[in-house]
Amino acid sequence: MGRGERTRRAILDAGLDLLAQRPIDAIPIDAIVTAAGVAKGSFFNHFEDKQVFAESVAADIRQDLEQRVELASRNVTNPLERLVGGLRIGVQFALGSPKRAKVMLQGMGGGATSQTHPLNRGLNDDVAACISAGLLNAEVEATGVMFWLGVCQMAMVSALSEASSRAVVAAQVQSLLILALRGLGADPAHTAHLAASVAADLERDEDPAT
Amino acid sequence: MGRGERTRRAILDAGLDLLAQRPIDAIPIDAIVTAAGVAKGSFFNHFEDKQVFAESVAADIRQDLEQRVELASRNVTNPLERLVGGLRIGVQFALGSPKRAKVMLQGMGGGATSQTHPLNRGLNDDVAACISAGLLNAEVEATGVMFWLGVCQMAMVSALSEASSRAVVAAQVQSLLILALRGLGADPAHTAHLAASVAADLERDEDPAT
DNA sequence: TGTACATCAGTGAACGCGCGTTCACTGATGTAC
DNA sequence: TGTACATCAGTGAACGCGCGTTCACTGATGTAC
Repeated sequence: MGRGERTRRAILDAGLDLLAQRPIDAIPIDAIVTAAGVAKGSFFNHFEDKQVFAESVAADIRQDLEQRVELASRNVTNPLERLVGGLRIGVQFALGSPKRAKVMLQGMGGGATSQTHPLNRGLNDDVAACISAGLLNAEVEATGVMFWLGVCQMAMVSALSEASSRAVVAAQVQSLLILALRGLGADPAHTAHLAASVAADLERDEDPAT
Repeated sequence: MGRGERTRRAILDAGLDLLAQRPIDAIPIDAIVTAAGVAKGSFFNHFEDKQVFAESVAADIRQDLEQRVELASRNVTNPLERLVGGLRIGVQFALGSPKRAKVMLQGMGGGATSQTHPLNRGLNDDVAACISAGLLNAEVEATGVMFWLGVCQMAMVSALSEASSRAVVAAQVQSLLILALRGLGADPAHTAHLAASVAADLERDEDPAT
């Protein structure tokens, strides 16, 4: 990592810390560069303006999460397991990088239904594949993607709520998964197994893909 | 409505319009008072500062929604119908006052799990009542409230997504309700009936309480 | 390996304007008699 | 109903500072020979 890249990272990281606490418009650039330990001018060497900076932080987070999801679902072929695996990654992301998760969720502001988003793209495919494979009830076609996205968001929010041990989060996610998969019409035995295995992964903080 | 009250309302309403588009920190007070058609000084006659103003707008919206929910569920005793009625009110709120709904959802920023909130208070009671009455599966106790809150949010977000006719929203909410209630373990026949009746109410934009 | 030069990133003082907040004044509304 | 006075809300010019953005300069890194 060269000098420029290092400075850029320091500014992005400092911005992340602050963005986890308050919105971009409430953060002076002075606060960012002070936290990053660089001169004010450096900020404008790397980012055209404040707005571009905020988008860069968001893009950085998205890229991080997408990479994790891609890596984890690379060798999973069962589409229902891919869906559930995506949710697990989201929760692990929230547990392991709470600031990033917080900024991402804030940025979605109530509803992230951007169909163009690569994450949602895969989601669409997986839900469709679940239906063709008979893993989910066909009637979920219309709202299934939105519903699942909302469930993932709920899971991440509950993982971010302070004063929750890893075990509590695992248990909450497990029962949330049972509710959600039952709602989608998945096989009860398969559902119970998937939910339990996700909960176990979360408690161990182990990524089964590695 | 006296002179003072009228001015206050004009400022609140103008602020609402602008808050539906961008966050409070990105809105100059000049923009608010210009839109409201009052002098800048009047702003500070009614609100201590900008921060207090933003909270007043939020409180105003909350109060509005709470009142609607209270009114609609006043004569409904079946707790499951109370829950579903609350969701319907939320969607009608989003359809009828999209700006207010948008600002409210933005303000919740990813997760509104404030247990102290009066709306959530009633939710807690209703879910518990559903379980005692055997209307919902007992295992939902842990996550049922969070889940239902998330479902309400999804329904409102989908109602706010532009380029959706009232009929499309009604259909989406209907299938969302079926997913959600099945997940919670409600009786399938009762579920189908409730979902269909909510969809019908939404298409007619009729509040059955009136 | 050493020297000279070019390029690229870092620095922080300086600028200036946008915007939150104040305040002395004006006009409207309400009350007493 | 009319007049005098008190109170309360509205007004907008003025203030001043916080903060985004610029820029001339410095120091570091990379390259040519």
